[in-house]
Amino acid sequence: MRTRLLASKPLYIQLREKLIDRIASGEWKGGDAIPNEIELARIYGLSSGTVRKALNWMEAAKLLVRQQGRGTFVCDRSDADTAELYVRVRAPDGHLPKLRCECASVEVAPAHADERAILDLPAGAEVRRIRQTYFIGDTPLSWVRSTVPLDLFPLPIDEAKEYCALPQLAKRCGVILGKGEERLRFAAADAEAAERLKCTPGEMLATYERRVNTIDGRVAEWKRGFEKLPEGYYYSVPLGVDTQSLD
Amino acid sequence: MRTRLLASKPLYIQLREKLIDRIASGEWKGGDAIPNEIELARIYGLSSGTVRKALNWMEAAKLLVRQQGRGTFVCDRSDADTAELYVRVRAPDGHLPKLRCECASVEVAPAHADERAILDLPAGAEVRRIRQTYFIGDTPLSWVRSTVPLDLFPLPIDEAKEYCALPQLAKRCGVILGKGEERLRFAAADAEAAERLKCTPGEMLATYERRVNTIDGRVAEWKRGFEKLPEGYYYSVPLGVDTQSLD
DNA sequence: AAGTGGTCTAGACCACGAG
DNA sequence: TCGTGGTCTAGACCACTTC
Repeated sequence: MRTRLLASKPLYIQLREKLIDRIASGEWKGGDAIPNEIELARIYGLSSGTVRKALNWMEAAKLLVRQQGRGTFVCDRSDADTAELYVRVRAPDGHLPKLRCECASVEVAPAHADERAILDLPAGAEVRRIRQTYFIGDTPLSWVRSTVPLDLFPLPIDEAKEYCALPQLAKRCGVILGKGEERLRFAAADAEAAERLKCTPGEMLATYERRVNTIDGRVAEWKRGFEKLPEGYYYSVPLGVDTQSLD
Repeated sequence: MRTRLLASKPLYIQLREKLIDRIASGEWKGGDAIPNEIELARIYGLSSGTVRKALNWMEAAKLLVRQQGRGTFVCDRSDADTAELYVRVRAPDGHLPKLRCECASVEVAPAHADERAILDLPAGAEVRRIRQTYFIGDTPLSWVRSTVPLDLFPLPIDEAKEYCALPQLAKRCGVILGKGEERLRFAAADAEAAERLKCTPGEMLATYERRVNTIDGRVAEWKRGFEKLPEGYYYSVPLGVDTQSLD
């Protein structure tokens, strides 16, 4: 009967966008149980099959966890499991190292041409630029410059300094992160990197350029810098297709 | 009616395993159209919903491509699109570079203790060990040692020399590759690597250790070696969850 | 026992591609 | 026009968790 596909998008996509909004807005927080399938179907006037399709997608996207017999729960998008997806450095034991961050500078300014191109921003858009050093304990790990669109993360500068890790910042600002890419290579440290990372200028370090998108396809962050891995640390790079997470 | 879940596995998993077998065995080759949903449902005595669930999983796993109005087609698991998933090196233009391989040695032998542990093999199992150099044009890129379980890839040594890239070898032997992990770091070149890669011993190079599983969870390859990226080349590391491939 | 998600069915109808 | 996959429905029944 009711097949008003006139809104052009499939109903299961419209539904998941509504549910994502309810998570992004903070109405549903990490750990909360959401209404069951039948209830959601009644609320939104859909069949349970359509609801299920939306929920399964959100589970694969790590926005929800479903447990037979218990219910459907919202994932905390700033916990270690999520952060792990956006930081590839691993300690010798295979775990994500505990990182500490020192913010060297924060500024808000109109985006440069390169920033507008990479972040896909219109002329006149503003960005926030942060320079920061990450530490493992007291050992400097990396020295990076990060640029984010101000409209996605509209925080006062003082508060922005507090959020060094992107997943935390995104949670604070109601942004859901999606896919990203990190381009990793080796290069000689420049003078500034050498000073920050306590090494000699010209020493070969890892260097990366990273872009992370929001779940709806905007570019949320452009970050680049040098990284000096401690002995035994490595980058964990996934290969192939992860078919475990798809049933 | 017919709910013999007694075989313990859900029907859609049983079905996809049967379909994967028909691809792995070579019955269905890359580019072939497979029977449509309704036909598969009739053949296997299932509802079309169950068939669809199996096919959608296989599409997400990049075993099939489905096109509305045309049909369902088998992916070539040795083409560039697939190889891209198992090699992270990219040329400055963002594309997978064309690699050439020279095989330095091949041997078949009982697995050492470390190989049995990593490849998850029983005592007495045999492996094939290959040492090879990869080139981009005439420039040496990497020097690696690879170990594979012989029972997965039972080729005579002469033929084994011909298959340097894992996706090609897997296709030849009816093995479907799944997920893997590459551990990447920097280290000083040892004497052998320096000779093969035409650099000085002690020079800092990338070094990696890579494991790739089959789609049903066996370990298909353990590979490790040194890599010297040409200027402008980089490693492309995926971040976050790819939600594009899930509808 | 009650409530949840997981599996499976048997359809209807729509959108797309090819002849 | 026909055949394909894509969307959506309205159930039945099973497996698991909790009380």
